[in-house]
Amino acid sequence: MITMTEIAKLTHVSQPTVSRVLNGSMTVAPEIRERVLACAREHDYQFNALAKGLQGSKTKLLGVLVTDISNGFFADLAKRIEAEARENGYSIILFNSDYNPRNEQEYLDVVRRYRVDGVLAVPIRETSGEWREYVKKLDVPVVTVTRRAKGLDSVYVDHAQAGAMVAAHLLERGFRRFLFIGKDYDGKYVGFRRSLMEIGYGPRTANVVYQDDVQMNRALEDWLGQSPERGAVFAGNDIYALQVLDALRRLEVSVPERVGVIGFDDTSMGRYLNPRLSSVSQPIARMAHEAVARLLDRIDRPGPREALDDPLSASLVIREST
Amino acid sequence: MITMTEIAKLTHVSQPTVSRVLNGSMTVAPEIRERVLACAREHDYQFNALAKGLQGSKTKLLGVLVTDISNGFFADLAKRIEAEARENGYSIILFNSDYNPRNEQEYLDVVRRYRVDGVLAVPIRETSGEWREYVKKLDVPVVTVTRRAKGLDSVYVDHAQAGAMVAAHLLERGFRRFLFIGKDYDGKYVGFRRSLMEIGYGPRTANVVYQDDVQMNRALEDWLGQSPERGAVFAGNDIYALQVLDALRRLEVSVPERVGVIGFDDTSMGRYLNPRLSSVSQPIARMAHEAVARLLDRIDRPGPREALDDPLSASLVIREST
DNA sequence: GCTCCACTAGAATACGTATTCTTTAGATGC
DNA sequence: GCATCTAAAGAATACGTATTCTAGTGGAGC
Repeated sequence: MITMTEIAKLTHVSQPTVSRVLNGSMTVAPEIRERVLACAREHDYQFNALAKGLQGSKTKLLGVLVTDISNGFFADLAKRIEAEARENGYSIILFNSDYNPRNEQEYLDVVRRYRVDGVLAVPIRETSGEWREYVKKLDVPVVTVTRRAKGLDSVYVDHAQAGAMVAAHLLERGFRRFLFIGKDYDGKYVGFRRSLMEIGYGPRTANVVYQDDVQMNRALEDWLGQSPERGAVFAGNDIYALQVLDALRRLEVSVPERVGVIGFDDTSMGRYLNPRLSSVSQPIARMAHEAVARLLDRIDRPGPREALDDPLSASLVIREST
Repeated sequence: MITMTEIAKLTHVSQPTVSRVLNGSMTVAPEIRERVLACAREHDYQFNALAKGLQGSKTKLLGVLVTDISNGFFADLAKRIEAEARENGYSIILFNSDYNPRNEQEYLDVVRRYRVDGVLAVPIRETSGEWREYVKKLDVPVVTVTRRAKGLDSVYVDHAQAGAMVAAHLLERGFRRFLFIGKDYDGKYVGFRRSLMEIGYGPRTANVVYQDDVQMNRALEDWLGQSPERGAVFAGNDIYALQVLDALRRLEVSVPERVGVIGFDDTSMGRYLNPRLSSVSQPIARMAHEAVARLLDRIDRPGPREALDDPLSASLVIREST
């Protein structure tokens, strides 16, 4: 791998001159510029980003922290972020916390080690004050995506509002009792329940924290047995929804006649399921775009600025299952 | 962000001594070691990986190139790779080629820029001689995953064999005409067809290159109309299979009585579909493990060695759809 | 009491780049 | 024809680390 110094020797100029040519400075004689460029091309020169990052302060690296990249939603998000970053000349270091705070913590060290220019993070819990403390100590700009983190720039959809939308939709479709299934890492359930309470259906709402499908099935059966009235299940993500659909089929409960089902994230499979799955769609591309834009802005123009806290709104994709 | 030199000043020793302490060299007096360690801890020292990478030759970075991270299969693979890498003290730079050769090409520059220690790649086409040429010029160890690349270390499942397994299974279940739907980036179809040919069913096999669902639906209808005989569809991945199931439902074709369907990758949704989807399962965790192990071996003990070319075998997951 | 060795820690250097400072040569002004 | 200014390119330096080389100090051996 050829270096500037070597090119300098080959073309009988000094290394700084090579640097100037390769960085497009105009203060160098045309003939020399040509000679150097030709030599660089011939030897397929590629600058050493480590050296560049060491000397200047830009590494052109972005850290991306995600809870679970194998989750289709985050995979999609990561893809969009990677594309946006690349368009702006950045490469990304990916990290998967696997919902383990130890990993998340460990990642901050990686971020510091590589002098990453900025970080896009999906923190495990939005309220983890401890994590936020560590992040603040970092002198690297951080934008949280998908979850809100007070005091940090955050790009996220308003889960509470989404939950409320779901509630309104289900009521409008004539469902009268409700079951929420999910990990409550976010405000979906809060908004959902609050909205139902306001209209008087609060007491008829159950909440189940998903552990595994056996436990979920049992909870579902319990809930079904409690009343013959028409009800709906709000699943925290499309995978749970799929499992619910499967369980209902086995129990020979008709969807959406007797029980409605709605998912979250609007995974691509939803349009092909039987019945086609209603779901809440998050504007992934827009989130990725805004998050990266904000981060790059923080990088390019440092200095204190009010934290971004502009919740996007989700949209309902209504299909057969409700 | 504190540096060794600063710690050296604070503790009244030289920078090399700090380096020795922090790297666990034993040739330093206990009291000094204590002083330095305490100071480092107090100021939350984190080494500069760029400087380290510049001076020594190890960056502890691995490049990971993937065709489409939003595809559940690759997302899963990336997750496993990231975990394996992390366990060994490496971080990964992720790149998504999006099936675009230009991007793939561009990534090699990134790889060189950051002086990555090694690369795990899912090339777009296994046979792209051009890409292999570029890779060879790189003096970085590369292991291809999922696809075979002659002359490079490759960890992959034998798609031809998997295709043959599928053929045997479908025949055994009494299907007598066949339709393959997929991008033929790999040997699934080749093995499938060859296997059918050997038994005399070759002429009764159709092949459709997937473009979009409209085109696929038309192809499917054509194929159905050609004969009333019992047949099966072999889909290149589970998403295609899901779309096929949906189309068949709309056409009121019963599965698996009239038409069987089998997918590829054994995505987690398969167990919950209606009917539950048969599929071909690739040993993702094992692939990730072997690929990373091989790559680290190449990094730790350089020098020419015979290219790894040890195809793993896929396994059949038989469910209701066949 | 002198020599030699082992051990410890500092000095010097290299990695590849960008930048600041300095020199040189050529051009301009009078 | 001389002083001054401008442009171009080289010299020196810094970034943070690891390593190699060197110097000093104390103890062991005779």
